[in-house]
Amino acid sequence: MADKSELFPGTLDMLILRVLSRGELHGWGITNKLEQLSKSALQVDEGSLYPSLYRMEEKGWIEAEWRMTENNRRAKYYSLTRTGRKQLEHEQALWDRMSAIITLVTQSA
Amino acid sequence: MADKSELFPGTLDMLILRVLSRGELHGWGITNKLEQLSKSALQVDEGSLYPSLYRMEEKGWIEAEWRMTENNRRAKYYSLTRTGRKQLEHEQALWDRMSAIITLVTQSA
DNA sequence: ACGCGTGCCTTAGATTGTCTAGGTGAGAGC
DNA sequence: GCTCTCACCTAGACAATCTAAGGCACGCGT
Repeated sequence: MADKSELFPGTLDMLILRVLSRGELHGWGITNKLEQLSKSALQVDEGSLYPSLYRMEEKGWIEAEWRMTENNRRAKYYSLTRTGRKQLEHEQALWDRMSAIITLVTQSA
Repeated sequence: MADKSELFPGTLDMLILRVLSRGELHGWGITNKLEQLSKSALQVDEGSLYPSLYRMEEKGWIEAEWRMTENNRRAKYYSLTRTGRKQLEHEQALWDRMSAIITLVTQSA
């Protein structure tokens, strides 16, 4: 319960999809990318990341392929499917809508 | 799983505290108020609302008192404690921070 | 040649918060 | 007296995250 990240449940999928939308990446790379993009504000836990990836693969939003990294290590590269791209749009819209509502309520209340 | 509310877990407490910050209200009244403030975009489930209220009462963020409503019905009026007010500030800050991060990531990714 | 740091993946449980879906009781209006 | 609405309560299912541990293999330093 530190004042670390504390991501809102449901937003991780969206962030991962978002990062993958610029190109394929392996799990560890996704973590790094998110940390970098958020200026170290986000530290995605591996115990959250991988289950999330499996869920999304099962749902067909992303697909995986084993390859070698530049460091010559085996890694599972994930990339967005067409369905995943739609899902990203959907989640993004939902997020926008919800955060607008929350802003509305917190400002008028 | 309709395209109804689908509140992000963790935000309900903040919204309730926020509504209570303008004055005491009973559970049912909180539901109405949130629905009204969000222009019907939020329909808070009673099965989420009451557990949330109990949690917060136990944590000392709010306190309850049985009274009569204008309609002559008994209702439990909740009001913010000093601790609750601080908690609201804290959660508000967290929300602002998190949504800024998400905006940052989704725009740069 | 060996150990160790690091890159990278995996997974079992606990925890937390929400939703589903039922129920209770009592005033008000017909 | 019947039904509608107000108003509260709760058990159980479910979903997503975190905790915490373990595993394998490359490459570097010595």
